[in-house]
Amino acid sequence: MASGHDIAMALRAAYWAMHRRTEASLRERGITADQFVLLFLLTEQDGITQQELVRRASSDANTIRAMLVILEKRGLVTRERHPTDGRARSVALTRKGRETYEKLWAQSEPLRERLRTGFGAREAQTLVKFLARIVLECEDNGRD
Amino acid sequence: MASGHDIAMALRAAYWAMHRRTEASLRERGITADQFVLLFLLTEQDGITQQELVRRASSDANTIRAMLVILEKRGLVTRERHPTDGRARSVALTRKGRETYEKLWAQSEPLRERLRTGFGAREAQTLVKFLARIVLECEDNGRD
DNA sequence: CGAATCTCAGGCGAACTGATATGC
DNA sequence: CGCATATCAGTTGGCCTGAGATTC
Repeated sequence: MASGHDIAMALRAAYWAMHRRTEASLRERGITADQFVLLFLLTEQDGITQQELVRRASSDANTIRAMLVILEKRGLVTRERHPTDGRARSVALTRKGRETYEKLWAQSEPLRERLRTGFGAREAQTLVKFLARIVLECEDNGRD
Repeated sequence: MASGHDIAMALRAAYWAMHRRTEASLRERGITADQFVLLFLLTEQDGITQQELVRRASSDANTIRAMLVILEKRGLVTRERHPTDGRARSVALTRKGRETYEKLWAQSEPLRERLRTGFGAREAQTLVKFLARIVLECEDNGRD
């Protein structure tokens, strides 16, 4: 019988196993798994604000900014002032950023392949649904 | 349709949501979620070696050592030489460590309760099984 | 000898707190 | 004004590499 604690430990183990694997597959290009997530989010929607990246990456403003500064120094992203909102920054991939992303994506394909084939189509959907439920349960929709 | 990438992103979001929630519930006692995991593992089996903790916590020797040094300084654990293997350290909870652990456990009960009630018994079991499968898929049982 | 366990030095990405500037 | 977005300064815990000591 699986308790809340079992779920927590299993989730922790799974996340770190995946994280290490991802880092290993990206390491040679000097990009971390988390930076890769940012690059991915930018391929989904370019010219997004930092704040929006914070939300989509499940992170916080300071962390995202620091990461973007690193990526900017490497010439992978640009951070221009938002055209209509002077407070915001509009983040976009550079050409180099997009190329790097595509190489990284290809490099990490074997891992995604493993995850995909490890689960049937229905299982994968169930898993993603369950994980989303965990997010809901852990967010501040109630107390403690 | 859930791709390998969807699983990865969902896993990431779920882990961090849970991690933040856990940290929040333990913060007032100055113990982190990862330190709590170590304390838990020690309640499961006392007098365990550091190496064994490394395995069970899905971490590495340097990290575990550093964490144990912190816990030792706070008087929560002891690290004695292993009786039969001079290389190893035998780690155990102190009385204070056990008491602290129990308070932390109680403090984080609402979160486990949420996780438990968020899933039916069968669902919880399926989830844990799926997560374990991810660990298998990500470990070095093949290459990249 | 090689292998396992732990220790030490050091670096780093990421998460966090708290304060501040600026524009909505 | 309050609120949102971003910035800056600084701290921290955890992960990692690489080296070395000790013991099996």
